[in-house]
Amino acid sequence: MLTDSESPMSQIAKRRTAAATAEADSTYGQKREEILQAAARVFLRLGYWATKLSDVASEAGMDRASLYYYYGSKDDLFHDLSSRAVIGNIEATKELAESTSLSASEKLAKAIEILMVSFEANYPYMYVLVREDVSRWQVEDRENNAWVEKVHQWSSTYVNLLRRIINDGIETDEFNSPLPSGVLAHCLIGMLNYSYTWFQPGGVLNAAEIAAGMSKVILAGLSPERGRQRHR
Amino acid sequence: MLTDSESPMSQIAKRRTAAATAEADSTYGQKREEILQAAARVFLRLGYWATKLSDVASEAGMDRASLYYYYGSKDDLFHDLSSRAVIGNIEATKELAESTSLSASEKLAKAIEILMVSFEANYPYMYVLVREDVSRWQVEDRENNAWVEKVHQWSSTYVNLLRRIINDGIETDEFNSPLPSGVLAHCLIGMLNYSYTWFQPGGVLNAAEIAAGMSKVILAGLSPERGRQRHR
DNA sequence: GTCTATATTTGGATAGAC
DNA sequence: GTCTATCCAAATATAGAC
Repeated sequence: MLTDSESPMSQIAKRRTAAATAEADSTYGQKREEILQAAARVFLRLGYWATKLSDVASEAGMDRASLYYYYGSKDDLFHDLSSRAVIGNIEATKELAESTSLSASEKLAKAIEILMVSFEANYPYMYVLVREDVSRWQVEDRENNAWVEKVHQWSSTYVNLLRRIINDGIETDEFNSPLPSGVLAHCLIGMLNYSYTWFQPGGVLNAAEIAAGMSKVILAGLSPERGRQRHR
Repeated sequence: MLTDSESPMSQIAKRRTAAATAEADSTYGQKREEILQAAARVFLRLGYWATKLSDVASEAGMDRASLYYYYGSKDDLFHDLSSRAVIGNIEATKELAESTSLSASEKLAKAIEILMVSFEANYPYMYVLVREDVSRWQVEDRENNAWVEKVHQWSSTYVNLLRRIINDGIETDEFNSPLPSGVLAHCLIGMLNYSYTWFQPGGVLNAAEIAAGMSKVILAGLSPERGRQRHR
């Protein structure tokens, strides 16, 4: 999937890298950004596999071939696009999980908010990645593909952060979960990630409001106040 | 995607339909079933787009070309496979939603159970469909493609059934939701559907146990017993 | 019924003119 | 910088021999 870095550079590749280094932030960068946003819209609508570069080109209002002056490949676009927001989310959630000043409930509510708000603020970048379930891709040239591995890392790192918050709450008897923390974490992530099928910025409710509602239901559901038995 | 039904039949197509009508349930049907199961495993592992017929062929232990004696196309396989379980679920959930003898809580818990258990019992057929998010496919030959439309129907029908159950509960003050019923329904569906990323039959917990845990959290979360404000 | 060999199509990527 | 005209690889589907 990735271009072999050892093969000799094609002409267009040379011109591309030349242009990139030459006018780092000028019109070239702007055009790249426009293309990236166009690509994001198409990827979100059709998904990675069904998206053809001709779709991206027409969305960006240019010829298919011209894309290659800005991006080296379909994957090049997709990688740029998908890593855009993820890293920030993981950092923020990690900080949260490690905090000692917040209760587990506060942490969980905040984690939910971070993700939903990020879906909104970085729309549709995060969704493009979430939708593809990339961590399951089986790539031929895996040697090149540090990228799939990276996505896999992101994914499991995030699950573990949520588990940690949940476990915190269970240990302090703040939560009473009928499910193992791993399963519960996956349930939450499903609820959040699957919002790519229905959430759009600018709707009746914004991301923060939706996140608040989700948190209310989940936290009330995990509250030990009523005598439900703990997970064995 | 679908073979144009008006184009003249190819040789292999004639032989296929002949074999199908001739020995309806004999070895031919068995072989078709074997192939279908093999395909299901591969589709689940790789997803529709990344799955090549050569993958299916080797999983089924036969040559790629031989598949065409049993199935006319990749889509043919996929359609058969994905519609297998869905219809039953919708019927069961519809019956549930229309029931007058059950409380909204009982309905919701049962609906969750129906879906999870179906994921398990029909594994991996349901997941294959869920994973693809087919309702978003944009197909060229849409005139032919009653199928995509059908999937879209299934999806929205199911959402509406869940909404109906939730609304029932809100009206009778059995539920107190901080979110509109539509959003809440999507949250539940996300939690359930996304289980294709982590649930496997034969694990520590079975589907019914997981469903029970989910229901506990959700129902406790929606319970009006503690004074939380209703959705405005 | 199965497989070899091949036709066909699609879509990513390039060269090179302008 | 952009586009026309290709090239090329991959993968679906078919013909036809056995």
